[in-house]
Amino acid sequence: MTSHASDTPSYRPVPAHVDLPVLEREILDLWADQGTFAATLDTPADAPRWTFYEGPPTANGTPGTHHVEARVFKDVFPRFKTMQGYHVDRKAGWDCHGLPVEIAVEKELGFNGKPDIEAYGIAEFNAKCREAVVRNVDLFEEMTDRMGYWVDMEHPYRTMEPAYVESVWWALSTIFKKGLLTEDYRVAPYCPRCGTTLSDHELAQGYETITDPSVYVRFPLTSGPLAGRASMLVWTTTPWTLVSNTAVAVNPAFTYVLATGGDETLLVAESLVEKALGEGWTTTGETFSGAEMERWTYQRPFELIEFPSPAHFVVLADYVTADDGTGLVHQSPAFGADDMIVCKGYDLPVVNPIRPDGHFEDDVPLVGGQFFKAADRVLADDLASRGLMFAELAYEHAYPHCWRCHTPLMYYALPAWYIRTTAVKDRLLAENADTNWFPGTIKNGRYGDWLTNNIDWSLSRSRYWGTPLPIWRNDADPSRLVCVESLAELSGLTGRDLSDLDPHRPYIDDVTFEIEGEAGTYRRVPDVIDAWFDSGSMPFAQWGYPHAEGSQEKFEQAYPAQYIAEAIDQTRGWFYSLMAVGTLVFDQSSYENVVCLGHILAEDGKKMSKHLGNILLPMPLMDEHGADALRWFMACSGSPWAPRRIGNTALSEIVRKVLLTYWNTTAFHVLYARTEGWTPTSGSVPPVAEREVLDQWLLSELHTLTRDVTAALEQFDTQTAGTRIAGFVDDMSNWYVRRSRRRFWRGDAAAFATLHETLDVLTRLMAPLTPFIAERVWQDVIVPVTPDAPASVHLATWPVADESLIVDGLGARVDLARRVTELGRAARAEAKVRTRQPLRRALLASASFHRLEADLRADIAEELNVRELQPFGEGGEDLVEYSLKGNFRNLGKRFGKGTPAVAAAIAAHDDPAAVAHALLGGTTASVEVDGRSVELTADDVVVSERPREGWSVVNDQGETVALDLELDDELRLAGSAREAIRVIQEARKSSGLEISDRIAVTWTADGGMADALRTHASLIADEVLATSITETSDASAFSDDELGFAFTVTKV
RNA sequence: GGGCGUAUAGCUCAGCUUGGUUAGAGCGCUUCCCUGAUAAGGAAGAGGUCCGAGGUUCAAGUCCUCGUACGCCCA
Repeated sequence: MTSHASDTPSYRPVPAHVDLPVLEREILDLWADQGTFAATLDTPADAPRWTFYEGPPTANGTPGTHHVEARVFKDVFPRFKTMQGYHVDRKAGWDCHGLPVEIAVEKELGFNGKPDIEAYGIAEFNAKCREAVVRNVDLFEEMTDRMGYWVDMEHPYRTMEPAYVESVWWALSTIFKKGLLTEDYRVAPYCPRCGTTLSDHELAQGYETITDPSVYVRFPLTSGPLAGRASMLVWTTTPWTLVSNTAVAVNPAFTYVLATGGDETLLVAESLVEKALGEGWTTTGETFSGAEMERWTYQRPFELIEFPSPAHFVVLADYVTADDGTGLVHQSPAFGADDMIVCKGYDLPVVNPIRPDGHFEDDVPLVGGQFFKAADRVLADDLASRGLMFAELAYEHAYPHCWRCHTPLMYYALPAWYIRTTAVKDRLLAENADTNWFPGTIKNGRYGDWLTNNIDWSLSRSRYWGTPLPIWRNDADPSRLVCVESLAELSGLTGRDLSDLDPHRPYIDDVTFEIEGEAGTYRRVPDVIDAWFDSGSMPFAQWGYPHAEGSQEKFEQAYPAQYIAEAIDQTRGWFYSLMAVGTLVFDQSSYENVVCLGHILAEDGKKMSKHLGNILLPMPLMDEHGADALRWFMACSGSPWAPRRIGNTALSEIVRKVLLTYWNTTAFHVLYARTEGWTPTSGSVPPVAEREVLDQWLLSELHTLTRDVTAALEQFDTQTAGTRIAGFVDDMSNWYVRRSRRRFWRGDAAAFATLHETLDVLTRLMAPLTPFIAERVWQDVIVPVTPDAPASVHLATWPVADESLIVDGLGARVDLARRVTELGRAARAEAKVRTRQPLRRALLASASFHRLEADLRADIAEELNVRELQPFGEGGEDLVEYSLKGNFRNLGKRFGKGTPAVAAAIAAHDDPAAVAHALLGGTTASVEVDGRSVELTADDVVVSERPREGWSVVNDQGETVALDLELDDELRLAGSAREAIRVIQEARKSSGLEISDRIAVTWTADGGMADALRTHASLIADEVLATSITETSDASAFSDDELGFAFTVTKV
């Protein structure tokens, strides 16, 4: 601005109005130009490390607003820790493998299952998958960049890279060597459309509520005491499994009773008679224990398939409950895990009439070729037509579906590879005990329960696009297995250099080898693995550990992580797979602190979905409100642990209340500092102890804020941090600056210094949460006037609270002054006297008056525009009435049960004035309670003072303010002068004058206003920066009819 | 069926850990006020069976028990 700006430091101009999204784009350019992110990683060699792991998203979809949520938390704490002096690496990652990718590609190609893929060619199909997973990487990168998430996207880890796959192989081989990677034939949830089993955590995501037929079927007994005269009543919600009915299980400990409804007799568990049979049935008195019924034979419901060995008799099983059904449970071992265990115990055959694609074998009568679920209807009808159906009801329940394609799952017996996580369950529980969960309830609740009920990890997938299971099996002796840990090892086994081989299918499938001295050829088992194992391996696989050069060192520096964060749906997903893989491979979990976020909902409180049309996309939100506002919402609005609704209203409120208030304070400071030529080094700065009370207050609050925000962030509590910062910004703007404006106009060095110091600390405290606006302020307010200032706020050090500046009780006194001011304003409003009219005096409660130092009383007087502030009871006895109330918090401690009696005695005291005077004077008083005298101190009693006639009074919670409304001519003239000042100032503003421009004023007025202008001419001139103020007869440029006042303003 | 969570103003949410008299804030609405930083701020009005029922206590939105509704997770 000035000619010597280059050699004199000065603040950069800060415009009063700001377009935050534009500001943010400029800051992004600044960071790019200055390489700021890279600079934050350029820490001293001995800097302590703070490790964060990025949970990889899959980039085959487009980024949504919910992605912003986790990314905010992944950014805030690394920035915070960086400012605290830690080295915080942040390597981006992309999750590339898995069924979701395959499903999406299948959909694109119009495929409908595995045969289509195989016809198309695995190589071609996988090439499509590889393409799909990077398709939207640029959209993710754009969003990540725009929101200010600093993560290294130039060197991301990708789970499909050969080096990554090799790391995963190494982990699997390690687990294999421990004997924890095994093949087993088990019943598992299976998606017939995808042709694969699902892991438990996938299963968890796919429950849908559907209505199934719930059938009660008669199974006529053919041996035992009831042969030929009774039927067992068997309940199932999966009629399709009745085709392969193999046995009926009963609980040996239950009692089963015969019940008759007239023409037939049925056998059910005693406790379920009414529930299963309904009205009109009577028990015959004949009972059997479950144990007695073992091996009774019955007529199976369908004779559609052959059984290779005897079956169809009663078996015993402890798991049978009396919660539902009849207490007699149909068994079909191919389709139920419990059934499999029970039937194996009886050497029953495992008969499976359903193909892996979910359809009945074509040669099965009645239902041949039908999809398993679709067969329910036909089978139920057939049972009814043959008189076997006792009842059929619609049964609504949560049934597992494939979480991607929504096909109902079958429980299906298949060979599969498992990791025996149950063998390390105790270690997992111990590791979890040492993990900090935020919120804490997850640790022992949702996650702890899940670990406690841990079952083996179903690892293999009969699919195409995934990390191939690196197990080769000898085709002559299937018990001989080799689990390979790297391409190098494979090269050794085959005698060929395979180091450049794409380790994916189908290429890896073609690799076979023989081992000298053994018959047969080793061929890879065809499965790929659960993609969750990939992402759970990222702590080491991101570095290609242990094969890649330098990976061991990198890994050792960065394991375990101090911090990870994702949404709550990852509890059984990534949070589990990370902990499980770490514990299996290194006997140590890979993270210490985990933040678990609630989901983001649309403004209507529902999940965002295309279907509902309530999607809010992140880029438009940031273009409209700015990334800082969106970040603030995610971190600070409501509880991050709970589901939250996001919307434009919430974001614009953040902009107005927090960001712009902060910005305007900055603009105010810079405007006047520049006008006065003030900078922190331009003159001597008075020590804090010599500054005004309000300065001391602001700094005391600032350092309290620093202490609290630091403590909150150490606990990953962004909500508390945000609440405190927002409260401080409000205090700073709407009390400190509001009260101190005149000092800034006058160029008061103490005020400038106080606000500068405050903005410096506050800006650093806000930097992790709102990195853009904080950077702008840093560049404008700190960098230009601070020698050797860090080039970015994100390179600055985190503030440390100066406890010596925290003044005990000062905050409470200022709060009192503000409350008194508010009461005074209410009193004015009630009396309909506008604030510009000065009043002679205001009275306030004596206790309050004496608590406030002179500075604060002056603030109150000025805010209320009164000449004097006085306590009640001093000089104006007859003005005041007193009332007394017990202070229960104190009395309760002293008197316990006697509290109400004492309080009542206090309230009923016949001379409250005497008590009040005694207590306010620092002595004690006493009341009579049940004939005994009770001594009271000031802390035991709340004294209210209430003035009598002729005053405007408002009181609230023990505080009282009264205004003397009587006006004289002097006060009236002063009031008019102040009106004149206001309208002239408005005229200055609307004329576009700079705040420091000098003006000449000419005026015309009548009556009292003219008197006021004459009497207070110099005061008015001073306030409006007028060099002359002249009465004329025809001033008319501006006029105010109500005031009877017209004037001109000319810049001089 | 089990576990966890939530329930406070029309809406969004604090307050509950550590019980205390008259339960707060923001948004929205109405009427005023203040303002040479402000898209800000203040006052007043309207708006509450603090989900319900018991219990503990001198005193319960807060602690305990049981229940209801909703949500999530699991079976």
